[in-house]
Amino acid sequence: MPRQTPLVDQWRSLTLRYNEIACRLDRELGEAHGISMNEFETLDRLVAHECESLRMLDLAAAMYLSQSALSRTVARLERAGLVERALCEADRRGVFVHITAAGRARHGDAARTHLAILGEHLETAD
Amino acid sequence: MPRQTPLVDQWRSLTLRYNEIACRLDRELGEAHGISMNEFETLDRLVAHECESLRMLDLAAAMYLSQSALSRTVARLERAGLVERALCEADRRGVFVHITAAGRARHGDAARTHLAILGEHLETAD
DNA sequence: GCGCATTAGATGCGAGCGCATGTAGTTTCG
DNA sequence: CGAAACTACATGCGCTCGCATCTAATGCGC
Repeated sequence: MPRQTPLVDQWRSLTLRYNEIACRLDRELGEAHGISMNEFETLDRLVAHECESLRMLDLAAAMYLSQSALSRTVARLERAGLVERALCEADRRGVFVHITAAGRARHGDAARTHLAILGEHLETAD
Repeated sequence: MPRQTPLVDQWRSLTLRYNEIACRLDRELGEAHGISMNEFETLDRLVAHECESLRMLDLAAAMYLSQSALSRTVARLERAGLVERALCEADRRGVFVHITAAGRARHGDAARTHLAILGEHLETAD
């Protein structure tokens, strides 16, 4: 059966690669640090930005996560004491999310696991 | 802030690419053909194999989908009349899944949408 | 043949997601 | 100013998923 569909092969390869990594990240971050992949990514964005300008929408845009999913993710992180919500005084609809000391610590630990897994799967290719 | 983490960039890029495509596939296959991305992938595997040797486990292995998820996916496809389950007589625990005429037709239509979307996002790169 | 471990698939359960909607705060315009 | 349109986030709902478990059919040792 001749392949006239390199596109499909490319897509399946992408899917496989993504799922393998995402699945391992989710499992190992969960087991070792008690947070999901999306929760880690959220913390990661917060740590990177540092300046407390991060509102929910900014986070959602950076993460390919729906606004509702992000809202719940932040709620879980808050319940775990890893982030705090703060009302934005300038626009009181807005909510600043900022990471706590515990959150920063958790992120630091998890980041090692995260990087290790990426290293195994992506190799330092190119 | 210097990037000492090309791995993370690579991973984010992979995630973004995967999610954009997967999300579009799921949405447009759903709107235009009434099937989800996973349902299409299942049909696609069935069409490709043709010979009716496809048991559930083979499907699951080829698709990075858990056994339970596949079981339900096949159940949905069967409910929609797109596939049929047939008991394997040699090993009566096994279930052969085989595609119906309607399933083949639906797959044919959906495959055009599928390929078009892949083409837009992946480009005929390389 | 008869039990016990194993295997294929189905299913109960809890979790996260996206969509649609709800709620509160803000802007726009008559 | 006041009503209507809009915005930021929260939440109800239905869906799919993975995990653990259940059921039924083999296979293996005796």
